[in-house]
Amino acid sequence: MKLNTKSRYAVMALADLAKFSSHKPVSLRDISLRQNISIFYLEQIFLKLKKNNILKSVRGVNGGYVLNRKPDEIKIAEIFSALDEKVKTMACKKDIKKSCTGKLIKCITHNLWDELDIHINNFFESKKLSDLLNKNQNRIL
Amino acid sequence: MKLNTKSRYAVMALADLAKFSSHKPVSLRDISLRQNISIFYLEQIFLKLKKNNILKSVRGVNGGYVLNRKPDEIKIAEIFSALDEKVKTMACKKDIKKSCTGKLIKCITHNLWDELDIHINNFFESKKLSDLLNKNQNRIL
DNA sequence: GAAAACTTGACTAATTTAGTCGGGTATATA
DNA sequence: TATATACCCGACTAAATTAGTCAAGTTTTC
Repeated sequence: MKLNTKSRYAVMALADLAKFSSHKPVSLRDISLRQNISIFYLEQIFLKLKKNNILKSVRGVNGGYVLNRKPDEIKIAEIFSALDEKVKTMACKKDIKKSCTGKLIKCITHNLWDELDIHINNFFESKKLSDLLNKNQNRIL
Repeated sequence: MKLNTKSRYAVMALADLAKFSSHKPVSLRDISLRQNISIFYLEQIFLKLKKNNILKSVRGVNGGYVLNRKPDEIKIAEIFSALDEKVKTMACKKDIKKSCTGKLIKCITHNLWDELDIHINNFFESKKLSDLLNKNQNRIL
């Protein structure tokens, strides 16, 4: 059970953005250099974040990206959903159709997966981008 | 973010086992038929469950598998760890060595992933096999 | 007008996952 | 004691996913 790199990089890049820009746009090039992520890959990620209104772009020389809202108004859950990172620990519907009807055991476990999904989502809903920044102060590594 | 089929099947199969056997061994063949999972695949899974003392096997005709403990003594967390399903949402150590040193943003996000891991693990630790069985009663689908 | 920077879709290589298979060994029962 | 049943174990493969790259733009500022 692991996260994909896109979601991880997205959070990293947004944290970077929140930290290094108050209002000036930050270029992908800068983030790429600081965080050591390929520009091409960042482009993919930022496109999605933009489409989901998490950030906006400024074109031209000295352009770049800016957060669309304040860090304490951006939930981690939004970031993940922008990147299609679905917290659906099990592809249920297919299974139900194919073989679950009448098979009690599968249905029993469905409850578990549902609860798990809710549990994880709660976590993401409760965390905001600003939570990451604050913790920075007393972190050394 | 999804679970692999092995972990899912393992939980299903153990629920099956808990339901259909009180003390008589249940054969993989039976589980395979009831849950519609390939015997070959079940073998892989049960081998690991056995190595981790979650169940024991009885060889020969009328043999099969039996739970090694009572369902309320088997945590879901154990099942997952038996199958090497690591709740490590991010492969951290490699990243730290490669590029994290001195890069604050990555480290900021590490906190998040750590908390996430803990959160998910707490869930698995809190759930037992018996929790699944009890819910069965008032479940129709 | 040139450089910086965003926009978009298509593509590929590497990894992971799911599932299969063959050839065992052990043992209960007839 | 023969044999069918059922566990044991390692190796293998195909399919899906993921991570990452690339090309060919457009837009805007200086």
